[in-house]
Amino acid sequence: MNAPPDRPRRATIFDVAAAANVSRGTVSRVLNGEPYVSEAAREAIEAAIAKVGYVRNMAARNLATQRTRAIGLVIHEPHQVFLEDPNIGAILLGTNERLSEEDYQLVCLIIGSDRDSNRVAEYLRGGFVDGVIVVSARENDPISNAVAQIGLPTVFVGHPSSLTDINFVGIDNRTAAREITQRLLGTGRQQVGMIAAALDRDSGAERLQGFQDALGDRFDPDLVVDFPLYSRSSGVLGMHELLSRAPGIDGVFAGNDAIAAGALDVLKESGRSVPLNVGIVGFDDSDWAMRCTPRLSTVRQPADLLGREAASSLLDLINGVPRAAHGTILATQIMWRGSA
Amino acid sequence: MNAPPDRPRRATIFDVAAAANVSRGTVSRVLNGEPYVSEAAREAIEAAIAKVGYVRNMAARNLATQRTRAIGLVIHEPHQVFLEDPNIGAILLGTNERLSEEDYQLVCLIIGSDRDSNRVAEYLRGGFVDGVIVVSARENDPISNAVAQIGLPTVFVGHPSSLTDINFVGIDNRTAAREITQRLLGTGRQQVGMIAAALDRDSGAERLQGFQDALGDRFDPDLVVDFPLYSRSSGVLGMHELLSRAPGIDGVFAGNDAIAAGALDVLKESGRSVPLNVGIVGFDDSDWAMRCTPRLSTVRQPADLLGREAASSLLDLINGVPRAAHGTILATQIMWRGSA
DNA sequence: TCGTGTTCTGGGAGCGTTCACAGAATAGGT
DNA sequence: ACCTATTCTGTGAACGCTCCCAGAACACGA
Repeated sequence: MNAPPDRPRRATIFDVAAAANVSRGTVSRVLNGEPYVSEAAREAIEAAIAKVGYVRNMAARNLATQRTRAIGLVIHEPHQVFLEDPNIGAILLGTNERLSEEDYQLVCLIIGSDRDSNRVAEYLRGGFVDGVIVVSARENDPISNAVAQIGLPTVFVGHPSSLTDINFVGIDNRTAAREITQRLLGTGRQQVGMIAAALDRDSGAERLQGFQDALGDRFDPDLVVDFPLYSRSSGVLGMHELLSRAPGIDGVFAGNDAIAAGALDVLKESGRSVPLNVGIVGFDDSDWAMRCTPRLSTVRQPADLLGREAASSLLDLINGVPRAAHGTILATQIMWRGSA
Repeated sequence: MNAPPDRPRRATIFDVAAAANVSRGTVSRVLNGEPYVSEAAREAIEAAIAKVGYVRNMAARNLATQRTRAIGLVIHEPHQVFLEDPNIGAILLGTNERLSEEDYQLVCLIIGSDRDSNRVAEYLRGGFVDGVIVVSARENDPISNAVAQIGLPTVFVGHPSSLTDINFVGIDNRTAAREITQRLLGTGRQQVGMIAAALDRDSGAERLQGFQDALGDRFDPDLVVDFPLYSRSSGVLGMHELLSRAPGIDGVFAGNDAIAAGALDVLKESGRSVPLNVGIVGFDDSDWAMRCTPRLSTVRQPADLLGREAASSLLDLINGVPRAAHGTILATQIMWRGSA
């Protein structure tokens, strides 16, 4: 009885060198596309690689070079929202696309629990990646702080205000919120409220500020409710609450489109017409916006570009390319549709 | 002028050993929780670790141990669907949760282009992970074939029929599709069609088969349309097409909920009432289902469990734990609601 | 006191690369 | 013919860890 033939030892650079009758050094040079290799040697080595079925062992390479050509993308989201938030997906794809162009591998690290949080920090410290992108960080988020301390090149998508002197890309939530609220006011609404969410994140807090900016003296804290999550159910609960506080409300700024969708349903159920009796605007321009009746007026946020830009910044950071600013703000766009 | 103080050399196991006045061997034993270390040594080492700020270099560890305690999750989805498909997210979270329990790190690898495909294959070959989970593979998908050839322990979520002798977890799409179609027929529908999608995937093809099984003799190929993507717009286009082919159609089985939602909107626009004039059923029990009016009858697929189960199988595979079957089928559940 | 386990420790060898340096071969100019 | 650049090649020394073996230290009973 034989022992099971333990996975056969993988070919190493030595095997290639032997098969091609050259030294490891030369093989390494070919592998890395360096100059100063004769045509004959190159061909022999390429043939040998194919023959012995060689593939680089990355762990060894990483150890020797001290870099991995991989980037970590840390996503910290509670279950529910991860599934609902279209921005995360778009950011992810944008990042992946940009990194792909430079032949960097994107590695997504999902944090669902505190345990994950520690393991991810460990992973990042462990030298598996050359840099990190952190999305949707909360204020005083342990992982953000950990990441900031690891000393790896890091870019945040969004700007947790508890961290200073970091690299980030984002949008100007405050200005965008102010503008769309002003526009809503421009339709002649008299009593305008907000269903805010995620005030522990920069996006949440800034949108509320923008709302307040737009209202100025007319701002009434009683017409603001807030919830932890950007979710449809926050919209449902929030709208009920607002209606009970102010039955005559005729304008609502929702923290995002999912919230707006929930609020919209409640308004309809209550017999109010949108946009006739109540105007409502959202944020994100996610697919919720087009799925509602009437379609949602909202702020379009260039999520895929955020991802691309984050990747570009990070690559510059890693390669020591100097950058003027360490923060990048991308433009948003108001999508004015039928809901207000 | 000094050169910029190149990131200071990280502490190694040697530094710890020196600081604690022991040898590397002993430090390594403490690091790995091995027995045969005196209490005094352990304490000294732990203090030294804290003092010099040591963290393990994983690349070195991987090289020495030939394992990484990381698992790759390969997601191959066209842009749009990645964002819409809730199953992917749920599978991802389920997998992450299970791996987290065993202190394995999940690494998501997104494939958007052929270039990505090659890079990911390279990454997997490079020894970055101990095993792979492949989701939503297409038939004759290059990445699936590549993965199958790499020789890494692999589990597929879903079962591409072009690959034999693989490990997989999945649901019985065919039976589930047959059952929900039968139920739809049970409401007395006379002319039932299907908007199929993704026939190049096991899920797509099997759902169509199940539909056909249910109809038996009454199956009419003219009442089936198919699209490449599981998306709302497939539903819109498909429903238009079906209506033009058979204005009297009174039942529709949609390949998934997003399709059903699109179809539903078209039916309503055309002045038909659901479920009065036309009954419609979907698949997946995604959040689309509850968002529609009326709510969608659909098949609930335990996506998070699929993820967990895939992770468990893979861990067993890696650890050489024998398994009875190499395929696992999880149960689905019909969610009967108002749409039929 | 001596043996005989048992617990603990140190250090050599190896994992598969890259890097730097030295030396060989070749080419090109006097 | 010789000298000098230039191109090419081989090799030892890292990189930071684990594994394993040999041996030291200790405990305990005869």
